This record gives sequence, structure tokens and C-alpha cells, in this order.
Amino acid sequence: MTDQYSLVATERAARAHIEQLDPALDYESAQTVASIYRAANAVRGHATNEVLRPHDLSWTGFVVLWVVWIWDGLETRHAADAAAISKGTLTGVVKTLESRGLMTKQQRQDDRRLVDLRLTPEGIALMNEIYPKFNAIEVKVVAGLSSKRKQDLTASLRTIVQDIEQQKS
Amino acid sequence: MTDQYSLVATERAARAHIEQLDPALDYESAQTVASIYRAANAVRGHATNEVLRPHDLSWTGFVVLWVVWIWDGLETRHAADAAAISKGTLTGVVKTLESRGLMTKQQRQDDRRLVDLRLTPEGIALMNEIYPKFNAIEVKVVAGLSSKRKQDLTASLRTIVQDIEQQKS
DNA sequence: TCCTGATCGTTCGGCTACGAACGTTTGGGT
DNA sequence: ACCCAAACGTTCGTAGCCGAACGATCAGGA
Repeated sequence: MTDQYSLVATERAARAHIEQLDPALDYESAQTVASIYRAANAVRGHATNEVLRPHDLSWTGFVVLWVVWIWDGLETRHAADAAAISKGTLTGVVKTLESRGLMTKQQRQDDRRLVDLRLTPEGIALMNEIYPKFNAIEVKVVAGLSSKRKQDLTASLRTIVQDIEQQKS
Repeated sequence: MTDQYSLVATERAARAHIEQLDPALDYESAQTVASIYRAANAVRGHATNEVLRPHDLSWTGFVVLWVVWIWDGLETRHAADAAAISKGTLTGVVKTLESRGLMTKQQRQDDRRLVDLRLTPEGIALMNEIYPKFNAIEVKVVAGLSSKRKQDLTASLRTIVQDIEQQKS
């Protein structure tokens, strides 16, 4: 990021360009949305490089691993929801994790459409090792914000997510 | 999102699970990071479905289009920076957009390593049509926040991005 | 007991997405 | 004038990523 075409300069150019098109457009909201996406990208890339890649894990692979770690015996569809990816994507990711011996799939007896996901002992050991490192990155990434600002940030983002999911229905 | 394995429930389960592993882990920061990523995903998906897909555009395709729209005659590497994607990804996306007649590549005379990107008249017309719709989605998505909260949110996220980019060097 | 609709996980096609390696081009130092 | 390091955009391999379509399975009503 050369900082020439980064946040500040882009925002200035965008504001001028957009207001010329139609002054009624809401640039403040555009800025907010753009910063959400950019922050998510930055965090993802940073965590991937610093923690995940050395363990040969992708971001999504880690998230799926994490979700199953939290909810042991999770059904596939819930795992997809919790990881915020589609069912089709999950199938592929789980296959990758399974082939590495980190996760197992088991068909349920009472309803044979369902498949439960569980971590293997190796998977659990990996998470016990990696998660503290991952959390350390998370801490470092938001270290510039006070506790109150962190809470406000989280609350605002949660509001956005809930509003979107409501509009969906 | 069934809301069973969604934000609230997941956070409760995660907190219990993590504090058991090591009480020193910072759950507040984890929550913040998770909400950033989740919000970005939600916004992306929503905008894609509501505005972009009807025009057969992907999110990244739109972002690249937008960046070139703002900075007319942009060099490839700056476009990648501004769109927050890698150079390799940009090559493919530009190729797609070019094949649809929305964008042109032109090698620079003074430095033949560089390639300038420009929108075609069709590309400009498309952006003039789409961007107001896209902005309307952006507005709706953050409508639940007051202007001050929007500004705080943007500022906090910008702090995070800048901190990460600083740590990189 | 069928049959019909709903739901599950998988598969498929097409498009991102990244880092590494590559060939081309350029400018600086000698 | 010549090399050499640096920078550019492209290519490549691997993996994510989505929506749509699919077969398998289940539950409920006629």
C-alpha cells in the first residue's frame, strides 16, 4: 500500500467525483461501508500471513476449524451458517481439513440426511496451539482502540449485520 | 442465518470455551474482529444480490470498475492497491471487464512496463447507472446508525487498517 | 400406505483470490 | 556503454467461493 492511492487520497478523489455526479448521493455511508470491507481485508491478510500460513491453514479453513471447535458435533448446515460461507464452500473446505486428519464427518443415525462434524485429537491439539496466537493478533490489531471504542465498534457492526439479515426476509 | 448458530449464540459458546482454555485470552478483541469480518461479508453479499448480480457483476469486478471510474487512467498496480486485491487477481478481473467492453488497457509510451486502465463509454454509462443504486444500498445498510456513530465506526476501522499497515513494515 | 413437499449435503461451472515465479523494461552506478 | 537490481504486469497452481441443480432422506396428510 503506497498510501498514494490508499484510503485518504482515494476518499478525496471519490468524494469529488461522486458529488459531481449527483450531490444527493450519501458519501458518508459509502465511506463507512468501504472502511468495513477494507478493514476486514486487512485483518484477514494480516492474520493469514502471521499465524495461519505457517501452519498451512487458510482463513476460511481456520474459521471452519474454529466453529467446529466451539460447537463440537456440529451439523454441516449450522457450520456453514456460523462460518458465514455457503454449504457448497463448506463441503470443499471440510474435505480439505478431513484429508489432513483434523476433522471427521459422521452421518447421524436418527436422521441420515445430517452429518456431524467433529475435530480429531490432532485438530483439537492444533487449535489449542494456534488459537492463542490468533487471539494475540486480534488483540494487536485492535490495540489502538480503547475498550469503549471496541465495544462501540462491535455494537455498530452487529447492528449492521442484523439490519441486513432482517431486510433479507 | 437461522439465528440459532448466529452471532449471539456463537459468542456465548465461544466465550465459555475460550475462557476455559486460558482465561488470559482477550475475548473482547476476538469479538470485535469477528464482527468486522461478519459485517463485511454481510454487506458484500447483500450488495451483490440486490444490485450487482442483476447486472452480472461480481463485487470485486464492481470495485475495480469503481476505482478506475474514480481515477481515470489508473496504472494497474495502483488499481490493485486501491481495490485491495493482489496484482494477479487484478489481471484476471480486468480481463473479464475488458472482454465485456467496459474497460480498456493501454500500454504507456514513456514507460512500457506500465499499463493504464480506463473505462469505455459503456463502462462509464454503466457506472452512472449502477452507482446510485449501489449507494442506496450502502445508505440502507448503515441506516441504523446515527451520523456520529457512522463517523466513529469509520474512524475506528481506519485506525485498525493503518495500524496493520504500519506493523507490516 | 403412498405421495408430495421440504430439507439435507454434495456436485458442478465459473469466477475470484493469493503468492511465487517469470519475462520485460527501466534507471543507476561504474 | 554496460551490467544489475528493482519494478512492472502476466502466468501458473492451488484453494475459496457462490448459486443452481441434484439425489437421498424424511415428515405429514390423504
